[in-house]
Amino acid sequence: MAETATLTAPGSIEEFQARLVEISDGLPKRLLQCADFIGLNTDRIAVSTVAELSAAAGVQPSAFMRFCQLMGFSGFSDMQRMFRETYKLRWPDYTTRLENLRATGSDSPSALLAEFVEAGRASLSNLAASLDATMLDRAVEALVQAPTIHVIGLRRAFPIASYLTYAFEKMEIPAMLHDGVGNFNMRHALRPGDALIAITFAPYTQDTIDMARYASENGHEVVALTDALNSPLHRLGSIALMISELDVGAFRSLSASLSLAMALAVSVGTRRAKRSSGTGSVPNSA
Amino acid sequence: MAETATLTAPGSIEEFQARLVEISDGLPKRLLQCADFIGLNTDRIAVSTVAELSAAAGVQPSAFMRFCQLMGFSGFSDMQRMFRETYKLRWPDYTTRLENLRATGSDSPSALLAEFVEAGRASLSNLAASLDATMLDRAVEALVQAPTIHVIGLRRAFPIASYLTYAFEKMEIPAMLHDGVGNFNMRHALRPGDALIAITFAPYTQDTIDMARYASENGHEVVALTDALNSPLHRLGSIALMISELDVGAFRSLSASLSLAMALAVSVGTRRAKRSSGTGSVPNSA
DNA sequence: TGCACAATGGAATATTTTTTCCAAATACGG
DNA sequence: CCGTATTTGGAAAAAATATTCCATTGTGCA
Repeated sequence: MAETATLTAPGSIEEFQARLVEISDGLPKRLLQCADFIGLNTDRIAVSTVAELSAAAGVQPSAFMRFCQLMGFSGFSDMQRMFRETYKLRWPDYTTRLENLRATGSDSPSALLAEFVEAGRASLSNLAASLDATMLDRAVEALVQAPTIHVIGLRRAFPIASYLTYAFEKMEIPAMLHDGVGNFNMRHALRPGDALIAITFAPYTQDTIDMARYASENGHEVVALTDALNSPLHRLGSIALMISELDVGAFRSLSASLSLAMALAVSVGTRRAKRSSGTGSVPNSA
Repeated sequence: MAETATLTAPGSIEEFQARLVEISDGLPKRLLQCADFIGLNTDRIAVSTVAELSAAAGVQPSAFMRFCQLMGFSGFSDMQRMFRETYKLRWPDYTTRLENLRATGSDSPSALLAEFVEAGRASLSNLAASLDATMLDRAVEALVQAPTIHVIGLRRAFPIASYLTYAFEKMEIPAMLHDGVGNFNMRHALRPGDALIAITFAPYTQDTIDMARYASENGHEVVALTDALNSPLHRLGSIALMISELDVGAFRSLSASLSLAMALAVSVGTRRAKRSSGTGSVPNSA
């Protein structure tokens, strides 16, 4: 056995990869099989057993064991632990940090600000890591077709709805914000072909759900910005974009929701501009 | 125990979530703890042991076991198997995902989303690093004193103004949003002692500036959320909170502004609740 | 208050998974 | 072609993990 005794086991995926190339040189056949297989299937380590991995690599468990030790770990469990931990750090870490911030007790404005900042950052990371790109494409597609885009989002979803509407107006896209001024119900403004963007988070606002249902039942495309699988908007056969946003006390950071909303709006704007003969209507500064 | 024996175990994460809400109704304490914890930490199932999960949920392993069976699985291993199988799809971490989103073509919806996410994160980091804590304290102090808090923010600042107003309403703080409905100018609603929060970013909205000047000249405290030292709001002797927010194309990520606004609102809420005899009006969930 | 039933905790057991060990196979230099 | 050193396979031991079982606690109802 090549005596490249390493004192320190890799502590991160980067270090792991580095060590992998480092040892891959002049390895006996079976060990090389392990190295090659793991190089291509690093992600499976966290969720597999030695038996599974060694079988998939075409070697005996004991050979795989030796491979782990060559990598600098005490054994397979040791190696797996590293992968499981880095995996878990992804999202829970933020929750922990938030808890720590909270634990430091102070309700000073600066401390609160730190909490909101942290919640926002976490929500954005999570959005990037979890959003279904296909759904987003479908949503854009549906909205590009619509003569007029209707937007509804009340209470805490209202900032998102209003910013969306602002963006559409900026891009000269026909849009209508159903804000409930004067308690008029403007559902009949939905003309054939029009689409609706409905935004609501738990606890869901009844008026928004009603509007979405009405639109759906009358054959309009409904794009839903919502927070969970059990959201009522899901059951309407709408194109649902899910956002799990952290909150601080009673208030939700809207960072992720707004980012998604803006990406949606600008995408729709770009596509529509392209469609209509190329007279761009996407402003470059405002 | 409710005897909702399910013949089929969930075969996908969607089905799993659906079943989770389905059974969550009227569950005994410990089982509910499990359900709640898993609802929030579904992603950990694939890489944890029963011991770890049950400890994190604050229950005994055996209780967790019963939970798995309630979910329709034969046991924990059975449940874990499902998650491990679907695991590969969720592997990429935040950075990788972001790169992937970006790589899919520069004006694709996903690429745009990636840009908004990054702009948001950068803005938040910047805010945390650069905000003047003393100013924030002064702003809170000024607002705590005011009988009624008036809020104005038009066009792209409107989402912030409306979320602020929503927050004040939630916390039962007298507040008024000057949203310009019907083009009424409600400046005379400012009563002695009232304070104004004025929000505007370059290019500054004239109506907002006018309102701020009026308030200032009539002896009201003005808290300004704005973007630069040369903002017209600065010259009014207002308490200015500066936020430099990045934008994507024509649209500004509002993440930092909203976080600051919320920190401000909640701080004011907390302080007012304390002042008024301790009958807290800061909701803990909404 | 006492009874019946559901829920719970914790230890005992069963199962799976990891790890070690050694004999057999293979490669390599003389 | 032989002897030595290295690598390999497989099975047996050790450890970790899941699962079951049952005594105890709690709860709702008469």
